[in-house]
Amino acid sequence: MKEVSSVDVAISPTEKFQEYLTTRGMRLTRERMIFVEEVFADHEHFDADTIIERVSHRKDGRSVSRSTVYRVLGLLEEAGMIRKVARQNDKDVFEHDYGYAQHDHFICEKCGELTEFSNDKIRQMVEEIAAEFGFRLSHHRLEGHGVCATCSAPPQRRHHKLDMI
Amino acid sequence: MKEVSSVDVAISPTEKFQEYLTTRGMRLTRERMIFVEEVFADHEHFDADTIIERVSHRKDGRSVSRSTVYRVLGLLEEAGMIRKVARQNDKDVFEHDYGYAQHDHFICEKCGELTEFSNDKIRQMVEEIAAEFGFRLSHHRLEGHGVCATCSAPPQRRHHKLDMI
DNA sequence: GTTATTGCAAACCATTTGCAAGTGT
DNA sequence: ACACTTGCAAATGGTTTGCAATAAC
Repeated sequence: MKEVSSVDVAISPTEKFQEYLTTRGMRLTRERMIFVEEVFADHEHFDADTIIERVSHRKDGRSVSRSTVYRVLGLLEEAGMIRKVARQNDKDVFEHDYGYAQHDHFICEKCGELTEFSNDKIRQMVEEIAAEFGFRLSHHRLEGHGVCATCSAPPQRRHHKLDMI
Repeated sequence: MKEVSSVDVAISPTEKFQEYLTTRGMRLTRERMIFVEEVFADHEHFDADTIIERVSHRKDGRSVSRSTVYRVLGLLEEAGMIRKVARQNDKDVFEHDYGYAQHDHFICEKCGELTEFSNDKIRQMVEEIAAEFGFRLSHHRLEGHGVCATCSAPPQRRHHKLDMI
């Protein structure tokens, strides 16, 4: 039902960022290119440490400092390419907001895991309610809080050979 | 199954907290009473500083220290009476989870106005999706972002941007 | 050549914690 | 009396920032 799908993007994240920087008189540095490359390498959620880790284990020896990572995270957020989606272990968690379809989350209160889902009926329903209020909806944000399947599962019980008899 | 949307509260927040404390062998101290009194004095969202401010301007001279405020915030959260809803200005923001029905918001990007609404179908739908994922839902948070009726109306009278805390 | 940007280390700041004194039951 | 609690101050840890060196345009 709810596979969150990626969306066709006309230009690459790097180009998109380039565009943003240029209109602000800012520069596309080597560090920023590396950073964007790593951040958009997959669609996973991430925090600052994840990226810091990745930009310091590059084969090409190039790296990006901790402070620059934080600074570029801010820029990408302002550029509307990523956004803070939650807090896990006292860290800000980000996700792509560029090249990724609208989706919602379940947030596990035990392990902090984020599960994505996407549902047209909900989107449609929010639109209808908005219309009733004369509210011009641009997007919504829905978080389901609770306990994920893994964390609410009973303690793992081993299969014993006797069980099969 | 726990009923998260129940509004009819038989006992006061303080009594409810008392109940929680007792079952854990903890004590209802003067500080905790003051704290609960302040926190449940209104329905607004709040952060630690808001409460610290309030418990230090009391007419009766009683006060609650910063550390105790943080400690009791944790207890009230564990007791299921409040919950973190967001992060604003690098601070955790809480709201009541006891005595008030589940509700959602439209948030106007122009004037900042919050329009509350409540819709059973959406809650039901989120529950269904949660069930599919084996996610044990306790509550959800839904924000509709866009422009409110007043602000999207022709320039007659306009809301002014409010500072939201 | 300018001017933005980087990296380092130090600063920040909300939140947490150790500990001795204080208090509820 | 016995634990549980408080308040203070110090610690924690993610994030930010000042500044001199460096790189983009």
